[in-house]
Amino acid sequence: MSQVILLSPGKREQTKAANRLAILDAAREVFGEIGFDTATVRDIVRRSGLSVGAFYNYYRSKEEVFDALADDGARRFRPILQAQSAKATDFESYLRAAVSAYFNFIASEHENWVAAGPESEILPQARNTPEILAVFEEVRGVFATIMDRDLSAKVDIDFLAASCIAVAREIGDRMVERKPVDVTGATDFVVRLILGGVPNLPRRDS
Amino acid sequence: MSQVILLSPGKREQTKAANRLAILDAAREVFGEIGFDTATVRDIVRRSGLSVGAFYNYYRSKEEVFDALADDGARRFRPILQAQSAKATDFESYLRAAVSAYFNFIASEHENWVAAGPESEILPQARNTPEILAVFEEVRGVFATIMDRDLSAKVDIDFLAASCIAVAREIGDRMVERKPVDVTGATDFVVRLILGGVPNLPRRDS
Amino acid sequence: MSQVILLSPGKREQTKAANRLAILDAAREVFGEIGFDTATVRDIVRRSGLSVGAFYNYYRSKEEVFDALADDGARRFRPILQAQSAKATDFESYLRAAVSAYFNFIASEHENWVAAGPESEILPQARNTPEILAVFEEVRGVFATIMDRDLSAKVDIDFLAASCIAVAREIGDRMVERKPVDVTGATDFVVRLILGGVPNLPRRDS
Amino acid sequence: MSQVILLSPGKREQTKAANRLAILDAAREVFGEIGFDTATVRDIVRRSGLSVGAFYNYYRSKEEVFDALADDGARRFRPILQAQSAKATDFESYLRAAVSAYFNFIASEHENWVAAGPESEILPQARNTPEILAVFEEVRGVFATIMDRDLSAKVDIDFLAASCIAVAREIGDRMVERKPVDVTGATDFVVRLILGGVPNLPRRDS
DNA sequence: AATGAATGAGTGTTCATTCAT
DNA sequence: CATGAATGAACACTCATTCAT
Repeated sequence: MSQVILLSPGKREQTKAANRLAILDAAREVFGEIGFDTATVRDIVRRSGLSVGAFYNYYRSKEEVFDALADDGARRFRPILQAQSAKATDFESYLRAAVSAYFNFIASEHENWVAAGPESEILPQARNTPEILAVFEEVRGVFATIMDRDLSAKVDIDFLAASCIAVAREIGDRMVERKPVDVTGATDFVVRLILGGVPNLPRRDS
Repeated sequence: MSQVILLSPGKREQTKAANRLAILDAAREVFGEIGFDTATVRDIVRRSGLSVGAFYNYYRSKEEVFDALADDGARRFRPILQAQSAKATDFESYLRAAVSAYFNFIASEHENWVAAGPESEILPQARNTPEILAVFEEVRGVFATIMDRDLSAKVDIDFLAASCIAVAREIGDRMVERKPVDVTGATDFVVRLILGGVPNLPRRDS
Repeated sequence: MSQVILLSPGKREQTKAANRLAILDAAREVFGEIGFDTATVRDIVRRSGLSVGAFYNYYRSKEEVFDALADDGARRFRPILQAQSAKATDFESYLRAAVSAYFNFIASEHENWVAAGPESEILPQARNTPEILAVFEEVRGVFATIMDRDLSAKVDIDFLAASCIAVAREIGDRMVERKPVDVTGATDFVVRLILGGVPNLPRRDS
Repeated sequence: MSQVILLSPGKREQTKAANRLAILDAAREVFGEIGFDTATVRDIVRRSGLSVGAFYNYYRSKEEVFDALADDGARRFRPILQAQSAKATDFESYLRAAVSAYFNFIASEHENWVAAGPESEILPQARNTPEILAVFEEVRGVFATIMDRDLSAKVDIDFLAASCIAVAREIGDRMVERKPVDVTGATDFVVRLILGGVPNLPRRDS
């Protein structure tokens, strides 16, 4: 008893792309849920629905998927960030544009993660998804450039950029955990804190 | 024929304490460099100069060393933080006291890490040493309490506390990488940023 | 361009079955020679000619192989025993049928063991192969039932059943060591001893 | 602070003997409870109240204690068996004397084991205590001699001796598990079974 | 290309034995 | 001799990667 499977050529390319995506999606979920180190290739393979062999047809190692994920995330976020930033003229608008773009990005990305399942207690490292990390680098670069132009060497640009990233990252993480996700409010909080400190923060009620 | 047994009580206990410390130090370094998951017991053992068996004489598992590390760090930092915070009367002095205490703590701790060796390229997760993490929790609690009293429910306490931690963490990390380590300057930067935002930041000369 | 995949279903399955058997055989030999506790997975693996990983592809633990062995042995012996016993009408024929079935079983099984190798000095525990143990339980149950019916509560059924098993076990072990293996003679010895004691034993010539 | 311990010379020899015994006792219990393979030197040491080092002062390995245990048991049982057997004149009295001696021996030995604790579910191998094994060899030899004299070469001496040992061993094990332990009854059962088979067995009631 | 069984280096951990005190 | 910490070979088991089918 033998089995014959015929694959039309067009279908073939389609399958290849689909498999690549399936692996990437599965990896994103798994890494997000249990972290890169804990995750095994079998975990990814199992979730992707493919075979172990297929995995290695597309990626040479676990690390390579990790990197691909970072590239992928960065690739999608970069144009968004640049589009937003292009419109900005001064530091405040740059800041607001970047933070807003970042928050919108992670808000939409977050929905993918949630599909993970109910047990996804979201470990600490869960948010160090490679794409997120890549995004940070991107944002850091843009921030440094902008601040360097506007504020010149008068303030500690490196510290300031780092602080902005840190705050955005932290508030971003918390934002997506709150229901409903309030991108505008979070953006406002970050921008006001950076620009004017505690006294400048939005007040609730009178 | 009679027998005389002399037990010099100091020597043995001394070695034991030294070994405990050696394991803790080795673990701190290894965890710091390559992360808890990636680190193997053999890595720790190799660096400590002891044997695998010795490791298990002192700690029952890799997790137990991790916990010991966290406990240790928290135990040493907590009193420092509390002492500093006790003197503070308003939000600013609380903030400055806490940040200063934290920066002084990690500055002195940092010297231990540097012993790591030349290959210590210091990976991103390098600073997620358990003790640091524990310290963050401590600081977060203190911050929340203070801000709740001073600023009441008018601002988003959760976001603000998280932002303070994030900034302190980030700047702390960068501070110890700069030579010479400038605790006062870093503290000033953080406090001013939180209290008054970018316009309030210290300027370098005119 | 189209693709043809031929899956010859037999070959793979064949190898898998052969490997399962190889592990079982190796385990039977190793357990038989040095006992379950002393035997290591590597011992089994080494003898089976497979790799450690392959072992765990087929069985989840050393215990699982042990159980599989017991199940296997019991599964093969149970129908033989039952077939033989079904024909019996009184105690003597029951006894003879069971002992004969058991002796025939271990006589044929014994050939598998001999393949072990020259160093197989056959330690005392050598015959406590799980399947043998399982068989004993089976036989014990059958014996108890039969004796309870025929002899009612007049004799100590528990002691008697245990004695029968013990004798059959012991004589069975010795029988397979003698060349040539004499199943009929051994069966006769056991049945006569149980039914009539020493005076009833078969005499060698005058 | 230092400590001085004075040991009088007489005491010394006493201690040595006591330690040897303590190790032997502890080992007997531990082997009886969890088996030779599972038992660790530390288990024995812990129960003996001595130190690991002391253990190796008296015995060179775990195996050596095991052997010493066998020697010890055999040494204590041999004179008992010989005394009993010396009085016997024919096969029956020999048999009865030996079985009775053996049953009395294990009955008294059993009390030591029971002290083990409540969790001592008594594993299968628990009865393969080395001394028991050694005793079997002793008994086997005596039996062979006796039977050879009385029954000459007419019956299969080897099979018969083995059967007697097997029955005595099995019934002995079961005897000590029953409460109250009935040495006379068990002896009677074995002797009657061997001498006259099932029809010769003691009947309960009418 | 797809498959999934095979591989074996590597992991955390145990434990018989040694040896400085 | 007693002590108990030190040692490291060995164990059961995992998993990234390979390769015959």
